[in-house]
Amino acid sequence: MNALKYAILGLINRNRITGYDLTKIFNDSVADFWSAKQSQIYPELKKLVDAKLVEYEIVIQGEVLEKKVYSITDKGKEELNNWLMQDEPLDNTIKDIFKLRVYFAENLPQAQLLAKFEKQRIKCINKLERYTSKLEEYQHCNITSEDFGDFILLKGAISREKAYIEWIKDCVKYINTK
Amino acid sequence: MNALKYAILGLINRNRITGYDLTKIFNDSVADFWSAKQSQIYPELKKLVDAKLVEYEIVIQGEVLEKKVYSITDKGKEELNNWLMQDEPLDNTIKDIFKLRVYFAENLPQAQLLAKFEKQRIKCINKLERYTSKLEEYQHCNITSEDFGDFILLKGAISREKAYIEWIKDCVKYINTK
DNA sequence: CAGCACATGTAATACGTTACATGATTAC
DNA sequence: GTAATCATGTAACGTATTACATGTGCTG
Repeated sequence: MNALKYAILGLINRNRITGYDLTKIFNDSVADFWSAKQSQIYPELKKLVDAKLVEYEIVIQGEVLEKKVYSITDKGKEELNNWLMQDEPLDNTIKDIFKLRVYFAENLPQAQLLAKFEKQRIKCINKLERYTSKLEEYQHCNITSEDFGDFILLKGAISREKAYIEWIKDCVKYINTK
Repeated sequence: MNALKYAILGLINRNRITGYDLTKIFNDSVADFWSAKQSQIYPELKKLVDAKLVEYEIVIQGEVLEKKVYSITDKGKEELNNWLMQDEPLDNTIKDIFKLRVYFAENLPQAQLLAKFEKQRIKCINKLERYTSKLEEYQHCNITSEDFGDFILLKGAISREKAYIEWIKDCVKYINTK
């Protein structure tokens, strides 16, 4: 399947870009639904070049620093579009270490369990706040704008986070009414 | 970190169990928030035995078939409890292949994009229905009951699935009103 | 007696993280 | 001139999936 390959291909398709900048994107804007480290990105770029899906131009930064600016080839565009249209079964496991812990923490003292949920709630609220403040930048987006993808994905993240917070509230309620 | 280690330890702590039955649990009841294949489970069980966190008794099934029934040791209980109390930063990437695709599918023909969302919506609704019908079994749970963990985790899955479906509706709306 | 579920393992490969390694450029 | 950022790569290790490999027990 190799999703990373297509994630990189998709990003290069948007704009000519270096490996370094790809790395930043995987840590920043795209990080909510995909991520990758440098040590995965550089080898994957090499594979993409070998497969002639992307090509690069060496650009001199300053006096001597060589950077490779990647761009997509026609073959790359074709393969990206094929992948975009593919359909897949839903992933039925979304690993969540907090959920794993509370699953086993059932017979913990009630106060400790509540404290655990409260800590998690705070974290989620902070995350939600970061998302909502980021959303303000996208207020006037529409489908043709370049940022439509970013916009709806941010919406998705907010929706998910809110649901998680509601779930935590529910859990606390269940624990308390016992 | 080795979450699998503690997932297995936690399950063995609940009940004496074989590797085979652990495998089933990771594919069934626990699958929504954690999973593992047989090929991870058996080696992990061996490590747990070596670390004296679990021990096993050989039980004869039928005439000759030997099965290993694992149970947790005191040392195992201690290590499990330590782990349960540990705190961790939120995982900021929840990989989602559908989201990755729609992120790049922005400049796809509108009809195809809508079809993609509709397909996903159907899948999510089916999943949600499986969850809700499963929930009926747990209607009268309370914190002391053995199934409290299963109950709240199922609640979490339902909450997440509903949010996802709402998000899809939102996206469709945004695409259409453009 | 056939087919499915029970039962336990290993091998090869793929995917992901942490750490190592090096050097240039820019902004203060 | 020094610290942060830009820039590219590799090595070692940890985690996860697919496939291989084998045999017993139970139900119809």
